Amino acid sequence: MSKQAPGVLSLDSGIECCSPLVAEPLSGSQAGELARVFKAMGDPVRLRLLSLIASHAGGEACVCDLTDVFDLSGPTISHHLKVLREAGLIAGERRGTWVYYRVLPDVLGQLADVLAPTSVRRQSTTKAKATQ
Amino acid sequence: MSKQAPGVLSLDSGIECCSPLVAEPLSGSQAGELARVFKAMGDPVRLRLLSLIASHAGGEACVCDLTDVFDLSGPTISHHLKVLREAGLIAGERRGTWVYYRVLPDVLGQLADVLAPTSVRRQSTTKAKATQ
DNA sequence: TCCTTGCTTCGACGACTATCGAGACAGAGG
DNA sequence: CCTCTGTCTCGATAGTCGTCGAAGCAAGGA
Repeated sequence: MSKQAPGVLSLDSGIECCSPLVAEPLSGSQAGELARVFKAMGDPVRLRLLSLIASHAGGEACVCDLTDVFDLSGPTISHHLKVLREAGLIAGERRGTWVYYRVLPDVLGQLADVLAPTSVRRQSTTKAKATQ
Repeated sequence: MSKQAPGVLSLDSGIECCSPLVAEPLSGSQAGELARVFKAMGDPVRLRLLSLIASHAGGEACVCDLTDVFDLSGPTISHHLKVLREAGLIAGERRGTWVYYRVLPDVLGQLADVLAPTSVRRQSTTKAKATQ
């Protein structure tokens, strides 16, 4: 149960495409929304979970695969998955005996755009090719 | 004092340009480095501070400007600035009576690239509007 | 020199978090 | 029906975090 809200990130609250951090001061609510997501990613275990899920073949991973990677109890992994779920980063679906998690589409891209809009990033990251 | 290390983020540990979260599982140390930065950004006050500094005219802001924005004590603002500093996101410099903070260059861009490499981002963001 | 202002450090306190073991729930298979 | 396996929830505990007031430094001006 809980809130596997659609687009939890903030699409609703106006962050989406045009509010890069560096262009203008974040509003209180924007900061609150974003902070919730970054806080969820502010743990090594959760970051690895996210990466494991995102990079897994087929775009989704079974909890059983994830548990083996860490020296942590099942409940702990389950807890971290719940945090990622409630932050709107992943979604889980039960199929038969196993539960599969996948990364929600676009969320990471939108976060990246808030940190540094695409155009800006192209020059600062790859300052050699002045495309675009 | 402290560790205003050069390139704290992780340039050293191999994250920099070619390890997007979604391409392959993060190593333990990569996750640790990244988590430190995301954890620093996982607080609304710190995100707004970061945004205020980044978007301020001249690329830097005096602490006195930042303090007025929040209903928080001076020591608390100072504490948050210290967290951002130790995460390698900002740097402070005293000039006369005032201390000015600025966002370290490229850090946000590199973070963005870890979340979603530039090329991928262009398409996923474009169709974000169609989703939901 | 002393005083004032700006910022940081220190010490403390309440709130939150990561982790665990025990137990509950959901399917699959006998 | 029962049992086994995979996952989640609950309750407890140790540790971390955000916040404050008090005190300390640093710089500029009487």
